[in-house]
Amino acid sequence: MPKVFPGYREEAKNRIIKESVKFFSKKGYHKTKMADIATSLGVSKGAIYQYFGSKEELFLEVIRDYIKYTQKELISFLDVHPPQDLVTDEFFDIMFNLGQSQSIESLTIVDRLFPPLDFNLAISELIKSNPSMKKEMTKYYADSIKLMAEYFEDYKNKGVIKHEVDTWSLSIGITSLQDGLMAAIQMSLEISEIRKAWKEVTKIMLSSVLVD
Amino acid sequence: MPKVFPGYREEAKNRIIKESVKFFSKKGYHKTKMADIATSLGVSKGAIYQYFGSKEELFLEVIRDYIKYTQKELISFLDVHPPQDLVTDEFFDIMFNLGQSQSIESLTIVDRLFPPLDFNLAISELIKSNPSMKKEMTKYYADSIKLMAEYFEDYKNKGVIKHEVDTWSLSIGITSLQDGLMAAIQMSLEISEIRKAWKEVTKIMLSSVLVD
Amino acid sequence: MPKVFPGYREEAKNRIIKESVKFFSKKGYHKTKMADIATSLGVSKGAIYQYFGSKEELFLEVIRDYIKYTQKELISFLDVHPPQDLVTDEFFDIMFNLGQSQSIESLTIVDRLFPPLDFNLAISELIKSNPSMKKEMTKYYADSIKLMAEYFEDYKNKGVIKHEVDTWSLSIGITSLQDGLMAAIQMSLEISEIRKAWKEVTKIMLSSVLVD
Amino acid sequence: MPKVFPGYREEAKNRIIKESVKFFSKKGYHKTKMADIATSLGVSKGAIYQYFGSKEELFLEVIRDYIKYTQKELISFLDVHPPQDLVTDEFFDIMFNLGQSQSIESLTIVDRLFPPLDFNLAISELIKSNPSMKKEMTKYYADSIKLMAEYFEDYKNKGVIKHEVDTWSLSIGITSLQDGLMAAIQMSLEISEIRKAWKEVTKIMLSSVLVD
DNA sequence: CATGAATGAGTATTCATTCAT
DNA sequence: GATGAATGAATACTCATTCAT
Repeated sequence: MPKVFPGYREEAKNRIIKESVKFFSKKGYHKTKMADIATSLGVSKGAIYQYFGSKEELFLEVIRDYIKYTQKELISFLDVHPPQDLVTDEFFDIMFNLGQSQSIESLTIVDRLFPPLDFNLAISELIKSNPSMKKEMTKYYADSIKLMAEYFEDYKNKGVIKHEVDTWSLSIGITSLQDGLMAAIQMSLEISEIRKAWKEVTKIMLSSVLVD
Repeated sequence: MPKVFPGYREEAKNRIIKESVKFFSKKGYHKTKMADIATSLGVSKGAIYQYFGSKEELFLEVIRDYIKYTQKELISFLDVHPPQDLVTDEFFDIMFNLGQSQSIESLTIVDRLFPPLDFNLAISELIKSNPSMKKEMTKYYADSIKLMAEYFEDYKNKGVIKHEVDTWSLSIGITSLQDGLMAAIQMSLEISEIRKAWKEVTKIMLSSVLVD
Repeated sequence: MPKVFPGYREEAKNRIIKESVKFFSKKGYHKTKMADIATSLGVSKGAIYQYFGSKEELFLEVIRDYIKYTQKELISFLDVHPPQDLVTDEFFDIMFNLGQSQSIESLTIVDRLFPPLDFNLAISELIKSNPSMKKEMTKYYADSIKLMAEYFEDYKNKGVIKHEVDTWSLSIGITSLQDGLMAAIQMSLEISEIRKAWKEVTKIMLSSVLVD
Repeated sequence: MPKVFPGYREEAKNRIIKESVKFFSKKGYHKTKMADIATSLGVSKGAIYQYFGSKEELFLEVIRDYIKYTQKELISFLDVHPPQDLVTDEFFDIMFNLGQSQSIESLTIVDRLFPPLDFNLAISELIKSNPSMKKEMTKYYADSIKLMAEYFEDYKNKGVIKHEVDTWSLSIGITSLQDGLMAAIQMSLEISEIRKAWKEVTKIMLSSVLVD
């Protein structure tokens, strides 16, 4: 096919990414075969290589896309919600890419636009041997911590959070709690239990952190 | 190496496990080659197969050993320490297998008996395709949650923890926080920052959870 | 590029050939990709296939063109020069497609119209599996030998070359010397050394071959 | 199989090299498949990779072996023969690895221990993209030139070769003549013709170069 | 028990070529 | 004529596992 239409390439890349994320999150990096993805897309392996130089590069793009999406959602949420709302279902769903909270339990995770791909888990191995990927992920991670720390700092200045609170540590704590709960999903803990734990723990934390 | 005497087999297995854990935690499961382990031990690949039926089985044993060791340390700690002590350096070091807290920053992680092998990360992929392994890990995970929940429950009965606290969720929260901070190590966050975050967050939580 | 006018096709083919020879001589047959040539020409791969049925055919045309060009130059030279002139710079430059002898050392070989493509080297592998190509090349090679042999024979009749000289062997010798020196270029021998060796050796040979 | 016997590894490598040279010289580098070699040896592909890290490395070893063998033969010859003997059948056979001169015409080239693998042809392409290989080959080439130049220089001092002869150029000339004739074999020229040309041309050259 | 040579199934990747637009 | 997306056959290479000695 010829010059199809402007932006076709971008769209094609996107289609591949969206398909790949399912496999990577469901089967992991190594168990996912390029052939699987290709077949599932109804194209040849070669077609994928037209858009991504290697399996690793494809995976990297998947991760980037996932990060971008998640971070964007996080930012929009924080933009209009005070810390008190961290304990809501809405925030929990954003964190775990669960979408509309009411129906989530009935969905197969991998069928969703972005399954809660625990990218920390998935990239752990690649990171160990790919310095540039490690650097990129590390930067993203640090950015996320900073983003939330600034959010807390902001509310400290507004007098919502107690002035003696170490917002940097708080940010690391919240982020780690989130990552750890993501791992709990892998460990087959019920999502309802996880959701409950999240709400309980953040409620406890907020009660100590918020003014009054 | 002596050849035959009672317990030789056990000892040999142990040597292999101790060597393997270094590779698995440093390079991950797939990047670790049986040949590497064998060479590093100064034996042949065949020798390892005399003790472990497969790479996967070896890995499983490594994980089991790791879990056993970590859980034992956790139990001993909880056995004699009240919840207030969760905020101490000693507990942090046990959790992350960091050993003597005073000198830890100067040690290369992988040189330690048990590097903070984030088994959650390491097994994530294998778990996805190995049902029996998944079951075993899931059980261990649930046991850990339960262990700590009972500990909290116990202190609730002693009147140390407020009676309205959901100890099950608290346990999930503490465990997830720990797992998430483990991931933060992979993300190159400074151990000193992680330690500080841990202490800060647990302090906050405890202040809400403990009576008075 | 104009699209349609008489001779356009020929011109287009020519442009492709001229671009291809650079790649084939610089990178060899296998390392040269159709995509490289297309990109370098600023056209699509498909465009090349409009003029050449396959990569091999293109290569064949490149070789033919190269041969034709070189042989033509050789013939014009021999047409007006006696054997004594074989030792001149001019002849050396023709042989190695070096063009203007005075400035050659400062030119990048591949930037020239015809880089000294050692076609013996370049086609060696293809020849082994392509009978028709082998036949064609073999014919060309034999023709070249014959051409020069007749030239020597002619001068033998003119009394310039001693009558006992085996002109056929002499022709093979001169041709082989040329091919071998071409290989020496590949082996990074300095062109100045090669030029000197050529002049020295032909001088020696001529002194024995020429009458007086 | 276990520690078979001392030196087994060396012997195995050698077997592989001897088998590979047949394929590389008969079919060229790219047309030769690892599977072909393995099958021909009656082993698995994996077995070859136990001894050679890659196809390219195997090829490199083949070339090295060839060079070592050829250069050794050349040295022994030059060691005991004066320049006059360059015109003999014996030298021709050594140069082209033709072995016993009497029976050579009846042998299939590739069945011989060392077919006249024209390594200049075979490595030409690889050399273009493998700098370390290029360096090694270039060094070998330069060494060969030097070796012969010193030989001529030696005989110049002995008063056998005229003192005005440029022995360096002479060495380049002889070597190139040899390489060019090797190419002539590829071009299907009769070995008898090539042999005749060699003898004729060297005779001519020597008559000018030798004292008297 | 130990060795390490051999196996072979498994896969990412390349690239000349085609053809719908 | 030109484009470039898609194809798919072809192959080098890996490495856990086996087993003869």
